[in-house]
Amino acid sequence: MSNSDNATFATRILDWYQIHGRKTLPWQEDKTPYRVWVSEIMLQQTQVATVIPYYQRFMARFPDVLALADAPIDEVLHHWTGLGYYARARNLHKAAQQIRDLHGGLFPERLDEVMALPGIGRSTAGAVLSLSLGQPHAILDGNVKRVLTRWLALPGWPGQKQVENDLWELATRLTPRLGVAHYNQAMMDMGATVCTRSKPACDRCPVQADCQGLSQGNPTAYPNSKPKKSIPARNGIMLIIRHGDQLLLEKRPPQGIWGGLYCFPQVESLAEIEGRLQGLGLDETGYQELAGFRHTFSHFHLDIRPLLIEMAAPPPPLLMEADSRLWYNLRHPAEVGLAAATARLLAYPDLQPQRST
DNA sequence: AAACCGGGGGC
DNA sequence: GCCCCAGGTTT
Repeated sequence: MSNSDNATFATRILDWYQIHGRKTLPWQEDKTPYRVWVSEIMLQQTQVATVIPYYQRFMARFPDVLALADAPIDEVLHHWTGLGYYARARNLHKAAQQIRDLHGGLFPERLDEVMALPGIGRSTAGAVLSLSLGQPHAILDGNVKRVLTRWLALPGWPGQKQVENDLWELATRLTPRLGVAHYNQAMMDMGATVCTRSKPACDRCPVQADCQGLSQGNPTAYPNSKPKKSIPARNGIMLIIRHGDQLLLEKRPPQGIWGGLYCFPQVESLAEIEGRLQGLGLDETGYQELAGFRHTFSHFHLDIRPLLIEMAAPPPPLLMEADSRLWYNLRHPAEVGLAAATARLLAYPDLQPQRST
């Protein structure tokens, strides 16, 4: 009976590691928690080949956790230049200082203590302690998630709480207590070199014999992709305040949507209208609802309800003393930036200038 | 341009 | 505690 048919999952992974796993990367020599930690943080964001020279320079300058903790942050960032994600370098530095100040300069060796350090979550903590010290913790990075979801054809996508919980439980159950360092390294290597995102080499996979994703015919369906971000919808009531040919526009604050562009005064609910008009120095009057439409941003829909409010009396003369407001004259349009939705409303037939005479 | 990704952080 | 995003790169 062939080994690949009914040996345990871990056994097959470990056998594969003996032949195909990487064993001579810089952070695989002298495997201290500190050295493994730095490598894991770098590898979260960058491929192995790119990381190697950065890692070697970093280790030459900051050979241990105290050297890192005592270094100026600017120098740490300098050694990170080109890797990007500088928040991770800052967390690395901050964590080193916590180790210096709270752990006597010795890298903590309990999972909860390691997870308490900035920039280290459950997976990274498990990787550091298993790879460097052989502690039997599971890991669950993107590579492991891909291998496991394909092997069992697990529905759902990482990010769903239930899926995350199931994957952690599965990873924990499959992780062997003996040989955990090689097993975890092998799972990451598998994901990086065999069970890849778009072109998995299933013919070279040690668990192909009982891979559910493969037997279903398309392992790349796993992990299921997150459905097109069903973006939320918000409501926006646009107050089209008209006096003759003039319409009141407001300049939006510089940050946020439509930053610095001119828009109609906007409220979220009908109840806010009266207060808003008073804030503008106008009296409440009736309104006429115009046809609404949906305007879509990258991260939400805005369902727009335009309300036409006619000012019978002339507006207070210096309503626009705040330079953030302006009476937009339809016959002599000001040259200002208009949000797309504003421009669309300005083109409504109901709002076109009345023929004089 | 869209997916990706462990962890941070906002709510 | 849950959900969403930041931050660059890969596909």
